[in-house]
Amino acid sequence: MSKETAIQAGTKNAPERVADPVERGAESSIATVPDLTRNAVDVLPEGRLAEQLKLDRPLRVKLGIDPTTADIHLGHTVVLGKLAEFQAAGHTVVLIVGDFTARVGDPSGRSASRPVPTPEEIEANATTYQEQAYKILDPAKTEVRRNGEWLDMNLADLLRLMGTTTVARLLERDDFQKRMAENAPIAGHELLYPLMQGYDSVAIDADVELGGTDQKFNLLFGRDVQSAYGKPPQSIMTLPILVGTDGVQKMSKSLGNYVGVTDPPDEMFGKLMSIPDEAMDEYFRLLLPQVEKPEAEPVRQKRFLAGQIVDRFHGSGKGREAEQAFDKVFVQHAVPEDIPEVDLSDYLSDGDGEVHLPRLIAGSFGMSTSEGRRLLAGGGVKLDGEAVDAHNLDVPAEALAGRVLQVGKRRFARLSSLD
RNA sequence: GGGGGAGUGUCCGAGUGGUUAAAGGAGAUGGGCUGUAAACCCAUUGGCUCUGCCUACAGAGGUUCGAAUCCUCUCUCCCCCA
Repeated sequence: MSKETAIQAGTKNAPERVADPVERGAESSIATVPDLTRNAVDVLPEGRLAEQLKLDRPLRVKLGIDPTTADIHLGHTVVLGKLAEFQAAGHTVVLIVGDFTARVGDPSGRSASRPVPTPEEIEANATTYQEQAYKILDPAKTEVRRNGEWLDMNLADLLRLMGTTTVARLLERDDFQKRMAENAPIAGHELLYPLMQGYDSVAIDADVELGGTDQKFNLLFGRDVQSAYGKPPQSIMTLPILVGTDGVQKMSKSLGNYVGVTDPPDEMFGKLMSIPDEAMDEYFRLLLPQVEKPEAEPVRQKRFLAGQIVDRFHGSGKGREAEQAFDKVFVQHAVPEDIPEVDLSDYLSDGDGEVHLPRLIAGSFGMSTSEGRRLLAGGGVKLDGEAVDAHNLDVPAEALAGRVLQVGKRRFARLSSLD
């Protein structure tokens, strides 16, 4: 989306935003305060949000996202879900796509500067990100803006922005304190991050800004920036950071412990089944606020959780299907329905009509032949469910044609028949 | 501008001339057990045409029979002083 269309989209939506709360009436807005703060960790300053909700106008509720990765995962949906609640209460969500802030990289929770994505990556990510966010948000009540619109400023404007604070204030944040203690580098431009994010709030007249608990500093900092520009400071709300499927670290793509909202149903179900029992309560509370955790044995509860979440992102009934597919593979140890087919002829050694198994495994599952060899030696490779004898690395193609090659519990490939 | 310190495999981290593809740990993967949970046990964890070969300790040269370990230059990072 270009700058122009982004602005138009916002303008076009304006009448709907205004109409909603008028119909709802002031009392209902006040009544929604406890709901809106549910699961929140910090709602600051104390009592400010309640006052704002009495204003009887749609609040402009901001969320900034940096398109540094393409996919939204369940961790992001905690905050997005909260935004959706604001929308349901008649407020406007302003989604800031941080095409400019992505060039800096949010220092929050980072022990090192992060690599800067290329403009092309940022652009591609921004597009998919927005699409995926609409799985949760109501597009009609969402205003999407790129912060490059206003952050691509001249030096005079930047100097004014920087003059609104002090270096000491910028260094106060925990992340920087830690890095300094560890003698880790802090890049100069990282200092600017909170200023840039704060200026976003100035530019879009934010009333409320949401974020994860790791965003607390940035969110509060935005209030000061707004004040410096003569705007009423926003209130802030932080929400818990969802733990990843390992149950230990926060969910993140780079840690590989995430469940993407666009993950196929079977995969989503499987990943959710692998979370530790201790993480279940949190998953129920943060991801399915409207659903009761059933009284049952842990496996049942987890199956229910996984099914509900699949339903939420793929449509009602998909959770049940995913559960059936799951049972088929992991309980009945059957071969799943859709598995990739591998063309055996690609692996025929010249002349003798034999196939070098390590190479076949490597090619079929994207690993090195050495790794394939090791798996073979470790008894992790099966053909039609039977463990493969590791002594014969070269096997006649006829012995493989049409059979199902399996590595571990969950990687399958169907071998083509010979023509 | 001056002085000091550091760059080792996915990550952390030993190793200061000779069985070092590189201790140990984490993570990951495979096997056992199981609820694709946890815990626990075992194995593997650079690549390959694999009883061997190749490539590796920031990069490039050099010394040596032999270097991650010594020397030179380069790059990157951190700290202190100014």
